[in-house]
Amino acid sequence: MAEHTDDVGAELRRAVTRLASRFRSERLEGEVPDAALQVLVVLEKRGGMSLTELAASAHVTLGSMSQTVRRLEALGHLTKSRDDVDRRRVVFQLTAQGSSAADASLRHRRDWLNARLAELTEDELADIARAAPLLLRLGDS
Amino acid sequence: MAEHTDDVGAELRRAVTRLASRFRSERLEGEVPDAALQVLVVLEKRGGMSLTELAASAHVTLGSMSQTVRRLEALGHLTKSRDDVDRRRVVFQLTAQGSSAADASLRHRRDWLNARLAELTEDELADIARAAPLLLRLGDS
DNA sequence: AGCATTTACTTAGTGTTACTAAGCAAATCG
DNA sequence: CGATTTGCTTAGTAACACTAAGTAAATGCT
Repeated sequence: MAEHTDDVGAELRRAVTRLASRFRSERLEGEVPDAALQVLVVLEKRGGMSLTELAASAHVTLGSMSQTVRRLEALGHLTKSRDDVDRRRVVFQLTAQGSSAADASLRHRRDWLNARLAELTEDELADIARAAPLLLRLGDS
Repeated sequence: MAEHTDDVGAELRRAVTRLASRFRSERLEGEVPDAALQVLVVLEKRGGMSLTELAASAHVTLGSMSQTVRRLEALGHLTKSRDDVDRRRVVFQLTAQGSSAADASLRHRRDWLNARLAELTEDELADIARAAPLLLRLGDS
């Protein structure tokens, strides 16, 4: 069993690292990078969010997230405002431009991945469908 | 089916991105980063390699790999020499220090991942074992 | 009310890594 | 022999992650 877990673990690490890198290399000219896109996506889903909330959702430090949103703001993809109730707090919100940039990027990424997944058999696809939530659990551990 | 692939794709992307980031955050003080470690690992497995070979195996440009190996050389983890047959070619080889650094790092990473995997059920582990090679295939597509 | 402490955020420095462009050296080809 | 190709290096750039240091605002305690 320990031997078996070893092999699975090594292969899993290799596969995940490689696939994550592959996702990144599919980025088109003009598209925002992954971390920035994830910010846009989560803002689209949840509306206005504070820096602390964004950093927590991305599992990065406040400093890192501050830099990311600064770049997105400079691109006009989001706005930043002070919370009226607690002036320490800033609230970031998606702009229309940011929303459409995110949608375009997501569509392109989805199409690429779906085309890859469509090359798999039904059984293979089912294997991946079963494994994905498990991988996410590992990632959140 | 298209709807189903969509959901699987989105979840897969999220899981892979998150898990890859999680792997990175498990790096200990003094350990080389992922890309550098992969160079050490592949040199350990295959002996001396040229810059072009290393870059190809990592799916990055020559420029990127040149920088990575430069840092590793500075750390004393590998040596660089000119090929006697073709003076354009450089050959990189692992040092004893690099080998032991890689082994220590791999052991730590393996232990962490194995501990995570050990928390899964037999069925879950089997699902991941079946999915890993598929993910690798996607990553190499 | 005033001060100490905590919370929320910003910024600069640093390291890593990926890409590109420009350039040098060596080998090959016609 | 010169043109072309191959192998590599380096600098510039962007992104992003961490840390440390600092400011501002809110909270809690006396």
